[in-house]
Amino acid sequence: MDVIDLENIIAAAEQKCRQRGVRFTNRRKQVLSVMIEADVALSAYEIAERCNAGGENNMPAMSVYRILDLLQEQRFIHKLEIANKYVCCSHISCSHDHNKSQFLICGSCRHVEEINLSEDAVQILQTAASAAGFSTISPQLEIKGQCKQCRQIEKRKTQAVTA
Amino acid sequence: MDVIDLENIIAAAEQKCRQRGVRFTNRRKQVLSVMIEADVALSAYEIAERCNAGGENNMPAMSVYRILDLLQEQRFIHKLEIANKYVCCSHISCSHDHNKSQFLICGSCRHVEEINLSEDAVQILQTAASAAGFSTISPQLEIKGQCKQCRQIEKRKTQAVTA
DNA sequence: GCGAGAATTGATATACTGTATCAGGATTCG
DNA sequence: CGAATCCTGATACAGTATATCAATTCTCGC
Repeated sequence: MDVIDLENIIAAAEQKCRQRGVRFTNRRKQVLSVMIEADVALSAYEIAERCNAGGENNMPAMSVYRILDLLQEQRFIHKLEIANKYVCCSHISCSHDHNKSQFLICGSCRHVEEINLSEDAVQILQTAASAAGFSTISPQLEIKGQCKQCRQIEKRKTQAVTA
Repeated sequence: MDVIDLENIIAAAEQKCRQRGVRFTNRRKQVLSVMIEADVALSAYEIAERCNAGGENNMPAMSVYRILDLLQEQRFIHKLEIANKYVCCSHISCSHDHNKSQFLICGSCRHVEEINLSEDAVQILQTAASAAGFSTISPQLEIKGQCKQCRQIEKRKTQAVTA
């Protein structure tokens, strides 16, 4: 993550908050910065750790949860419920509202990979959900699977057993 | 849930276990029965409670977790990771292996609804996952949305604010 | 600037979900 | 029967998250 990029995204978030009448406090900036700089999904407690990493700073985990709630409301971040982790939205600095991210989550090691489904595919899911009375289906789809690495490990185990 | 149905499903599970050389102990039968009789998704602790509801029975939550693991391995139940709850597989007594269940989960109240996606839709997800190196994508898709009731509540809140 | 009221944060407690570990009991199979 | 294995009970503990209330900070009208 480039420093310039980080600053640009933070500036965009700050402006959006101002427009919406939401305070963009230092605490909130700090949490969002940590998440932008992270290239992986983080748990709330990991975020707190990283906030506290550089010195006498004191970011209680409880504050992190509150701030995460707010950042979600502002659509700056997503919660991955399957992994109990949080990721930065990749479109904070975009003006349009197209956060159609999909996440593949490994059921074994909780590794997270972001993919892009076609509009058609998302539409199919939307339609099926509407039919069941579910209206605003989350555009951040979480799909549980098994990553390449865990598959390798499992294969080796099976071979060891049958050997 | 009809009593006859319950017994039939239990019998089917018992037979599958026998075929696979897996013990179908009283504890496991008890947990599975509770889940078959429940018409909603249950948490592990709720399952323990229901097991202990009728008298001096003692089903520790830790045993429930162990038994849930086994029942998942045997494909008798599914875990809904988004809701942290467990549901019975609707195909225990089927001979074929078509557990392609999809679940809609309300992000607000955790209400769970089961739906059926077309084979095509599931195929699209499979393909996208494979492209990202995820191989055995879970056939039990969990989709987060918002149920009708929670949408109503939110609408009323918004109206109250703008009024 | 000042003070009332609202929003934010700090701090503590507590609930919920799940794993680790080890001892004791039950089952299986030779 | 007896050894090995599987299952269960029991306790401890880790991780995730919410509830609550006091203290602080901020905003906005005066």
